[in-house]
Amino acid sequence: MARTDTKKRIIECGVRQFGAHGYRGTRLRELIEAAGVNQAAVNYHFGSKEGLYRAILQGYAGLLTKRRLEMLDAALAAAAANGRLRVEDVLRALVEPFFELRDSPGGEAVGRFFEVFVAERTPFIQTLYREVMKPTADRFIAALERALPEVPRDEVCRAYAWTEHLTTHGSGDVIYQALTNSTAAASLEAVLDFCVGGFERLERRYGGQVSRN
Amino acid sequence: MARTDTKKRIIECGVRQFGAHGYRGTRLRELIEAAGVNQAAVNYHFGSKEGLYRAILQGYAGLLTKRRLEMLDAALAAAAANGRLRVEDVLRALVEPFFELRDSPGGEAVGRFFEVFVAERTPFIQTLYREVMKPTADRFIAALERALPEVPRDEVCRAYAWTEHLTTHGSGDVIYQALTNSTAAASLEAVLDFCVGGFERLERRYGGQVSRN
DNA sequence: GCAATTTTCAAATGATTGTTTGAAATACTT
DNA sequence: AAGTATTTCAAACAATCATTTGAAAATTGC
Repeated sequence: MARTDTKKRIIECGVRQFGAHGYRGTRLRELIEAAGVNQAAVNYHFGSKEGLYRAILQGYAGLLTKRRLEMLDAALAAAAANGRLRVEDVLRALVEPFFELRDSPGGEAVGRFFEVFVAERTPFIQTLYREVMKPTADRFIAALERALPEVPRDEVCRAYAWTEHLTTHGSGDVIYQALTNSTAAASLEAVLDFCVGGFERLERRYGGQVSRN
Repeated sequence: MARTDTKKRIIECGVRQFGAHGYRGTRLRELIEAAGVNQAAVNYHFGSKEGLYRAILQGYAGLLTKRRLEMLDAALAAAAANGRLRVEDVLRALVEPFFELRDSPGGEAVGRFFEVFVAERTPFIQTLYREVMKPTADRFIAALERALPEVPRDEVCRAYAWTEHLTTHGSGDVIYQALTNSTAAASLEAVLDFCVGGFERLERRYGGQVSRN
């Protein structure tokens, strides 16, 4: 092993490059130059560009989903102990870990990586989402269905998708940037508030009582 | 003029291709083959790939923003006549025209085109949004600020961006598709409800009374 | 310290991309 | 109908991209 940190350097630069330009827009040559490694290093260590992307996603998604499920289980346990399950607690378990990750040292680039990840459309990314993210999403959907028994499953799925989307999507999108000339990230409370509000309306529409906090 | 519909055919196939694969992912060769025109036709009629994309966006965005501003002006006029401006009316003026367009004959592809448009990240798309969409967005922001005088401008911008995003983004995103194996588009009411709910929470947070309908 | 394995390196490969070219065909003008 | 302008066409161009190659270097195991 000439240098033990080659893989790590590729991953670190990969997060930044994929987060800045997306999967398709990322040029391996640029990534390689930024990382200061050889042309062939990516293919040697990760097999292919897809392999590198998969490795990066799996790594950080692991951290994210672990924390998310911890918080979800805590919310479910609390609900089992003292009454009903609040939508806000479920949503917080979804949203907060992302902000924890993003606000941790070096997490900004990771945040942007996820941001761009959920905006991609290639079949490869689609497959990857199903593999890596969907199992956790399914658990959240189940919890939300329990909290909102009167709301049709499809509506719950949609509102969940929007919440996860707005969470990870942050403020990197074309619209907010164009309006404010800012890339400032949204706050945890802003996202949570907006989405809880959305779920409240859903609940109201289908006749359930609102789970206010 | 050998064939008067060459431009039209290119545009029609362009909407579909860009909507399916995004700007970067669209291969001019594929587009050309689908349209049944010659290799050089795109560059001859539109100058470049960017020129084609710009032409398509400008065309459909024109239809969209015209209708949006009509509805916004109607809401403002109604508010001037009979009291206060309701957030829901402003948001409806933003959301409904998109659904009108998408549900019109051949509009499905246009909907997907916009969907992918707002998810793109290249500087070119960023510029295009500023040119084509931002003037209208600014008018909506101004109206929302008037309806929500106690909410900081930045929060209004963010909530607006989320609303426009969820509207155009529809259900094409990775998350919803993975959860439901469906590409079924969200309904107007679902989007509007969710976003009005989000704005309600915003209003409540900053101490304003809620503009319920 | 020697052999085997792993990692690095510079260069080349093969495929794909948007775009250009110059001639042929078609439409328009008078 | 002749001449001009416009549009189409097949082919090639030039640039970019991920990936492969095979030898050199470094590390590890014994």
